[in-house]
Amino acid sequence: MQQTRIDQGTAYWHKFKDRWPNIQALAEADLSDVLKAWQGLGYYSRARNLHHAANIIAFDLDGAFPENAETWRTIPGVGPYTAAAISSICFEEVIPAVDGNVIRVISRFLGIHSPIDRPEGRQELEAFAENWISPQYPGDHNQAVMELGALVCTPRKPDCGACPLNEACLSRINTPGETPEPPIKLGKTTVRDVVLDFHVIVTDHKVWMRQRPAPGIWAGLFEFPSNIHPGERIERDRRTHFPPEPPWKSLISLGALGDPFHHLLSHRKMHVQFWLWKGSLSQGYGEGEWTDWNCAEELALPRVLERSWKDVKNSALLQIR
DNA sequence: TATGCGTGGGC
DNA sequence: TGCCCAAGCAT
Repeated sequence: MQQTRIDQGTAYWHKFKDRWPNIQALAEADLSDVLKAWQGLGYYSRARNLHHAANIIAFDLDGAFPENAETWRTIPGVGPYTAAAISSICFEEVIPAVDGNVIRVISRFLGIHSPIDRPEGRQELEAFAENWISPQYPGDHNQAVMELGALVCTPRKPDCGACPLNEACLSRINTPGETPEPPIKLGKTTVRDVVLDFHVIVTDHKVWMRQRPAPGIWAGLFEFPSNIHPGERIERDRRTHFPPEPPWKSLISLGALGDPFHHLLSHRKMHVQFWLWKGSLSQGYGEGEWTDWNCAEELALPRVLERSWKDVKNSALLQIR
């Protein structure tokens, strides 16, 4: 659930636990099935890392989970926070787990006004966390601070009256009754406009699907062949850019689906448009393969395709006749 | 060190 | 509509 709300991830967690109840089962699963189960949750490298990690633990480590943060850090997808959280909570290692909640709690308590995404602010924060961690109950301490941040010391309008730290909290003292200024972040992610063209290549019964390469957006997920390029305007002559060569047959109007719509990512504003092409079963169209529509629905798809799938399919089947 | 990586909720 | 943020990590 890295960078993901518990509310958003909990249903997925139950689904994973039911389907793959232990590390061996997850290790032996097909990656495509894991990705399909992850569909819609985002940050899909986490699914690949989880599967990879399960294999390392099940086979390389003979099913023995690491028991300290240093070893956990060698597992793919496990960074400083996750290693510290697991090791302190499961094995009572005395190491602070610093997530977004903890950053907010400590930066407010200390009144840190230097940006917490810079070395100075970060160092100040880490130093305090190291001193603060309870040697007796490191796991409980870490969970308590995280819960404090999640339930009381919230990003907006924290409930300072309910906070056990309010007496000494510099941020509360300096800005009573308001949303505290810390944490200060410098690096704001810029949202860039990109144009995303999906090329829906169909025959009477099949559609050409490809798996997206790693690294990059939606790596490992499936899609209609696509182009992503900078900008926000759909150029009139886009069809001359794609496909680059025959054997492309003809372009068919998708009607309303031809109108671009917006799909938002944290760092991109995508202007999405579908293009429908009539293909031939005897031809290939680059990476990918001919797929039955109902089989394609079993593949892991990015949200933008999950949402538009029915409209695209219906329109394609209608137009192709 | 800076950037890429998804999606959804709240305001 | 726009912005912030969420049990961060890899490169």
